[in-house]
Amino acid sequence: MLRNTESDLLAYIVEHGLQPGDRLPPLEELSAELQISIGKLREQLEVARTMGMVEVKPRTGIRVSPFNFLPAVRFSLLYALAQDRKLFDAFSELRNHVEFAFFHEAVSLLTDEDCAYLKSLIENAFAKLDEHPPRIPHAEHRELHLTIYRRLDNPFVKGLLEAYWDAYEAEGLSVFSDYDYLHEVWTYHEGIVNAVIAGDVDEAYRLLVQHTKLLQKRQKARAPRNRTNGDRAAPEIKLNAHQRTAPK
Amino acid sequence: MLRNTESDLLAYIVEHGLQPGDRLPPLEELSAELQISIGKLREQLEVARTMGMVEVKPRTGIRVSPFNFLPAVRFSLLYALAQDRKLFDAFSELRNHVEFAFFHEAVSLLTDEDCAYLKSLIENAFAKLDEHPPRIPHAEHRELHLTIYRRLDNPFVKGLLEAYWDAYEAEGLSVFSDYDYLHEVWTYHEGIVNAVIAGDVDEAYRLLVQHTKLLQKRQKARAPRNRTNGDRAAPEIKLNAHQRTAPK
DNA sequence: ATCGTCCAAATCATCTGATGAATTATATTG
DNA sequence: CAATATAATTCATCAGATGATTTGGACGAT
Repeated sequence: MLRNTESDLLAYIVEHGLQPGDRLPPLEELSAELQISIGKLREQLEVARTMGMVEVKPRTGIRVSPFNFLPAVRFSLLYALAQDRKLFDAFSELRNHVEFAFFHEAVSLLTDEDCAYLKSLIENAFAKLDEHPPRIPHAEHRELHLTIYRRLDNPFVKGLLEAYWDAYEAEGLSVFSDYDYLHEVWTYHEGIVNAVIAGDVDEAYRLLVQHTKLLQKRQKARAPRNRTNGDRAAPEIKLNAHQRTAPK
Repeated sequence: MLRNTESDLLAYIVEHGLQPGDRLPPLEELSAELQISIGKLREQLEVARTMGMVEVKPRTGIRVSPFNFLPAVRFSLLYALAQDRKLFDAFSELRNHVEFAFFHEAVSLLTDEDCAYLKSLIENAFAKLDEHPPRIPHAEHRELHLTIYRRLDNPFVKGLLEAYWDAYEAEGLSVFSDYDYLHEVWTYHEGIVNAVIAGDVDEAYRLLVQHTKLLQKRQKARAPRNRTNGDRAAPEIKLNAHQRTAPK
């Protein structure tokens, strides 16, 4: 199975049936057992670590991690975006379709606690928007979406959805926004959650699709941004007429 | 952007704006320029190579590859399957939804040559099935599906779809089958392609969904298989009554 | 001139050994 | 008993030497 990867290290894990939490022998021992130098072993170790397959610390050694699709997707995605920003839209499109496709199943698995949590996120978000100056409820936005899909038993779907938000943040999209847009988005969120709680999943789905179109429209409209490497702008909301005339 | 990855090597590529085909300096030079040892550099190089971001050969050196989502997905997926076969169904579900979601767009981009190619695949497939003994048209199966999505300008979607087939083969699912099932599948394929050519994308979509259900049913029915590492069975079709009574 | 063969140079590939840093376990001391 | 100091384990990084591969060029034969 893993012959493809040519990784003696991963082959060792698989063939020994090591489970998450299990420890591997020290590198020196592994080197002797697998008949390859520590240097080569460390090359493979770096791959396994980058992919989130093992956790490695001095003294503690090398530990097998639970499977997670996210690191592989994120690594590839962030590199892709660094090379070509336009690819964000391509990934975004994939993510939207995946959200749509798994929405019904995901919602059907939500617990009462999940719903209560969703409601609290909405409250917090509106609270942030109503501050002076308003703050962007980005953490709540990410959390809301991921919470809806939390109970899905599909690591691949979850990995893709999580990677989207990491890319979103890496692109700096969580930083700039305008009040009207944010308010509208969160009104949709409120509607989605209310429909979910009311058991009207179809209505929730309808609102999800509409709210996604809102985002798509906005992303097409946004000017190509040019941020150099060290440039970390502080979060900021561009105020507009609506916010200024109704500040309270 | 790539600060996350902590890879000086990839940071070098990005910051120097290297494009696919461009060469990196030799490791010794890079080591001096980036102020890290060759050993550490090689650890990062192994990651970049595993992810398909660079191609590296003696004398030729290190070359930047065009972006490809497949290696990252495949690597993570194959490791996941080696740990837990049941995850194949999870990925399969994702792949099916992705195929559905992008079907209309993909079909709308197909050229006349693509359609002709699809028709030839179907001919070849039925020819293989009609041989004595029949052969499994697995290559045609893979090619048919991927061809439909070939014109999509979304590397992430394509990476996921391609990874599915690599996993399919790694799982050995391309090896065993029965004649009736294969014949039914290819009858669906024929219907899909004919509908596409006739311009009836909705009908094609309907058939695609139905044909996918066929596969799902079969995968649920299949007994958990136990194949050890070196076990490579030759392709084989289990003949059944239909095939035996109508061998010609 | 064109082709093929052989040789040399460039570059990656791998190993070994030495030293440093981080973390955890253990011992010590007030 | 708690806080601190010490030690042991393991990873982290580096440097250097040697081998393997691939490529490009020299050179001769046809």
